Amino acid sequence: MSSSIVAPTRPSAPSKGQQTHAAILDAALGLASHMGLEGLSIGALAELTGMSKSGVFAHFGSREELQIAVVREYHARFEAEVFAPAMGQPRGLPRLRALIERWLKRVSHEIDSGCIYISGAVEFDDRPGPVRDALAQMVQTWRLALQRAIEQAVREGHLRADTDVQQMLFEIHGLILALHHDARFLRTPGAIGRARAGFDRILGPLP
Amino acid sequence: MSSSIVAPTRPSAPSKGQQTHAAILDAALGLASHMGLEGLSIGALAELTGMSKSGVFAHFGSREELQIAVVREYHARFEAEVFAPAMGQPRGLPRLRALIERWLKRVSHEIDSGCIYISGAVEFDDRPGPVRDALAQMVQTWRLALQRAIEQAVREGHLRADTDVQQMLFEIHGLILALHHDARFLRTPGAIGRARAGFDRILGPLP
DNA sequence: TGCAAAATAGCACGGTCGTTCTATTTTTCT
DNA sequence: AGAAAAATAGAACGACCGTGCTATTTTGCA
Repeated sequence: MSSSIVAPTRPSAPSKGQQTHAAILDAALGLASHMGLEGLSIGALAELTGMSKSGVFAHFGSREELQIAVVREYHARFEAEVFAPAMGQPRGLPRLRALIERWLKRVSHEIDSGCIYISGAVEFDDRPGPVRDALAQMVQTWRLALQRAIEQAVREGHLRADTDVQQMLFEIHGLILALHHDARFLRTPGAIGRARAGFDRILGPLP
Repeated sequence: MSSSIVAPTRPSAPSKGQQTHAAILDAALGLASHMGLEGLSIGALAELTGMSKSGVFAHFGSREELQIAVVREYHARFEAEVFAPAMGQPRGLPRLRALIERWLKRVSHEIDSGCIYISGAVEFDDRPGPVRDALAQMVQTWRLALQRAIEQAVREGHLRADTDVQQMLFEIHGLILALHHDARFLRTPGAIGRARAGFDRILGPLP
């Protein structure tokens, strides 16, 4: 038997390096939410965390790797706050609605912090490279999760059998983008309600 | 009688200054479409136009004023290419459809040039100042034009009398944003078709 | 407790940025 | 054609950027 039996899964206390790594990443997420991934700067991050530029720099091999780390961290939080809890709901419409509702809440709660998926898509839409690739992969992952939820709802008979899944996905995504735009840029008050009304129109009348 | 009788409205030939001003602005629009308004740089613009940095700079009092000039120029072109031609259509659904179709064409034609209204909204959504103000004003102007077209369609009996105009506006805008996202960031081929299908669902079945 | 290793600081480099100031060239008008 | 005015160039500035190098401090472990 291997020695891992004693503490097989328990993660040892985070070392000092891991701690500051996490702290920097946290600050970077906040910064990127406001300034965008391109607005990330090692200097600003150093000032935010109270360390030296080279101290910050050493934790990520380059600015680009920092950006990728931010994308991944954002994805992890998104999964934990939006995807994971909704999986507790029964397959079909309930789960789909839960996914959308949590997504909506997050985007609208981000009124003063910004969704990195959305701002990143605009920043990197014609800037090839690893950051764009990471971003696109995370977006596709989330998209696939939504797609599966829609397909299950069809299979469960909660949505019409002839539902065009990709079309529904497209329209749902549009509502989220419109919500983000109106709430964050135009500061329109009723945007959340508009998005919810749109979802009801897409998913069909309320039960 | 005033001396203006001789040449009252005929614009005199553009001076050298006006010419280069226009040339710089044109290059700036192209640059901003790819790099965003924040990606605009005097140096890059100087290289593009083959002049010196200070030569470019002198035409706009500051980088900020250059950005505002770009926003205004984009607005002017948008009006000329999308709004103006659609006004030739009869009031109601035909005009509304023409507005949307031209908007759609422009955004999808911008697959490799980017819509400044959309990228600008993301870049300046929490960056107060005159650029954001100019941007917001242009967007609102366009929005109002669309709103009026919808209202006329209701008045003409082409849309249901109980149509929620703001809601329809919100959903139409969402489709455009989704189109921009999918076509430009994800490079999904069928995005235009998805947007069109969405519009048909919103505006009602085809005649 | 002491020693190796990891983490962080400090400094300097080359580069780009927007902007200013002063020449010089080019245009425009009489 | 010549003079006034406009347009452009050139060089320099201070600021910030990412990054590499070398100390120094801090941590973790035997």
